[in-house]
Amino acid sequence: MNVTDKTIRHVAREANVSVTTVSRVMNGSEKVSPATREKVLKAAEKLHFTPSRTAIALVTKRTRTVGVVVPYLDNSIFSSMIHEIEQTLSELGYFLVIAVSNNRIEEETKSADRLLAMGAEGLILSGADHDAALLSRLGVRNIPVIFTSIWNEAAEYPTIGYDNFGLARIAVRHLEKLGHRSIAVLHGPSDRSDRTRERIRGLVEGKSDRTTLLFFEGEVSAEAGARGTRRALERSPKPTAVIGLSDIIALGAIFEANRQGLTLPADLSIMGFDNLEWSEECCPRLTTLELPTRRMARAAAEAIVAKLETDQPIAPICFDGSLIIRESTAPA
Amino acid sequence: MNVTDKTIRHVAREANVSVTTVSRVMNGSEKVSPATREKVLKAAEKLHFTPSRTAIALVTKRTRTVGVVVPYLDNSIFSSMIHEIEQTLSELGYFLVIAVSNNRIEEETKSADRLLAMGAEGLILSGADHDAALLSRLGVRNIPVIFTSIWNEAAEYPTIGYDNFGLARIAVRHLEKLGHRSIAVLHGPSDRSDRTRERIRGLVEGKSDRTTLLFFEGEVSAEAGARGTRRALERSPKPTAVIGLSDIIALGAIFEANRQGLTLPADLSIMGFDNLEWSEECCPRLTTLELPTRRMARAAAEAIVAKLETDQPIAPICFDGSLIIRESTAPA
DNA sequence: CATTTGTGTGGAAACGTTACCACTTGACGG
DNA sequence: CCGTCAAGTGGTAACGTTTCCACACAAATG
Repeated sequence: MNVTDKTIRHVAREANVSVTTVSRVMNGSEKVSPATREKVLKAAEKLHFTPSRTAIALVTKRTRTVGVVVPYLDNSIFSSMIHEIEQTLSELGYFLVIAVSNNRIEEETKSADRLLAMGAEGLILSGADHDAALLSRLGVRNIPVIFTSIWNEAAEYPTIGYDNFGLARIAVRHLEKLGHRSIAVLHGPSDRSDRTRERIRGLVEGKSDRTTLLFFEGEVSAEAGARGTRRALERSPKPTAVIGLSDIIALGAIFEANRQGLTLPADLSIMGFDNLEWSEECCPRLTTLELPTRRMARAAAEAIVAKLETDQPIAPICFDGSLIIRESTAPA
Repeated sequence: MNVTDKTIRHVAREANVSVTTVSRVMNGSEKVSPATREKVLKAAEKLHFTPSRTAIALVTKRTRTVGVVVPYLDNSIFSSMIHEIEQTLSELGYFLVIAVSNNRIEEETKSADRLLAMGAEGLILSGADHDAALLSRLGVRNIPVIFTSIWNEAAEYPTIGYDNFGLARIAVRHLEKLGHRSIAVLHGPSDRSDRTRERIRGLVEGKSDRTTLLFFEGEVSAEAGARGTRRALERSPKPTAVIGLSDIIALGAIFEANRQGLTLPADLSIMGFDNLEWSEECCPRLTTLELPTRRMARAAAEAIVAKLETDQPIAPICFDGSLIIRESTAPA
């Protein structure tokens, strides 16, 4: 990689052994006498030898790299997911390459191909909804894939995630128990995200017949949350509760409610989804659904490495999330 | 990389030409007759041939990969910076690998080494404050490095960023012009971030003698912002303004002020730093300093590629930020 | 004592490209 | 008609590892 870089051959000469032997001690493997091992280690040290990952990759046909593509990076649980994956991978001696898709199928496809081109041996994707051509390409190349942030046993690839449907149902029931019968739902682009669709389905199927849901679609941003809230409050009768299918959307709702002079949660209950870092600090503190992001991330990373190392099949896992009741929801 | 992967040799045989010729057409370079080119392209297509990046890297000693390590990913301008760098790099035919340091020198050092191990040929770091051993390692290996998010002509490596000092001075003067004389400053760990130190210095040196600054240090989070605000409001006389050296800190301040029943901005002016996506949507809309993140990111990516390609020296650049006055600041 | 079994070591062929050099054409100018 | 040149093409040695195979030698076995 560099002018000053030494190769295994330099080390071999320095230690007066064969390249084979150097290779052996560098890999800690095989039978090498302690004396020889010591000699080699000393020589390597002296020459500042670093094995060429490129050469290793070429001959072993292994890059020890996994790719993950997430819909967003900012204001989302995905950044903590990435962090956990990176940590796990690193512990296992693997590398991580990432890309963001902005929740767009075409961008995701492009990103995934890019990650593959970078040498990713396995892919962790979000949701189960992907470009068919991409999936078939992954299939023929026999690339291990895991779908995360979702739970769907019928998906083309194993899912390691959580039950968006069930969680959303918990959310709507919480609101119903408080007496809310007219609820505004603020969500991101549903056609681009099966996670969102699942949540919406959970809301719809989880609610009782007496409850009315009003849907407002926008981006996953505070701005969209504010706008959705504005539109919701123009309706009559006004909804008594708002649920943002992302905390950042809920935050926008809080901003807008504040701006309209409402008293929270008395005038309007607001719920989020994600339990982001600031959610607890919010005013009012945000009632939300905690997602098992870290556990999920770790499990996914471990599973894909296991698949890569020993080719053992990836077992789908569904982690539990939980309702966190705080101050932003109150009786209707 | 895969069982089904074809090599350049397969293509050569299929097209009935030499590997050299295939190589030439794959690189679009050199003289190849249109007929031959066509033949080769067709063969490559037919065999689903993808050149092995690993092999190319081995022989060319080029990975076309640059690494960037950022202090944080979430709630920060860094995620948009990453996004812009990735885009630029991608346009230039380069790859990006990233790591996050949590603003810790040791973690940054580990991350940087990891990125190097992954094959990064150049590094983009945040701030100018880094582990001396790392820097010397980069020096001997002759790795191009750019420091971003800061402006410091005296730094060991070229800086492409903005003037934290000057921007902070603008901030404090804005508050002074509104009549604020007692200002609470909420900031992240200053010993771990020269960007923060620069901002603090800008505040201190920019203020007039009649103004008092109260400093509260914490993490870069809403929670820390809230706590700092709480402590600040216990002082007497109470500060009439709060400036968070990150928008997320300012957000925490807003939450806490709301919680204490203050009317914003009448009872307390609040300023941020970053102009994150939700800052405009905030209630009250947040007065903050907009940072030239995207321009900076693009410039850094372009500069490091130029350095890698043609070895032309990296010219330091200082981009302008700007004060965005919104509703969260008012006369004292 | 002859044979087998380990144990430690080295030689050299891959891995999939690029890049240097050499070669074959046919065209062109003198 | 010969020499020169350019365009197009191919042969092959790298690049830095791993891994298969072979081998030397000592210890254990019959």
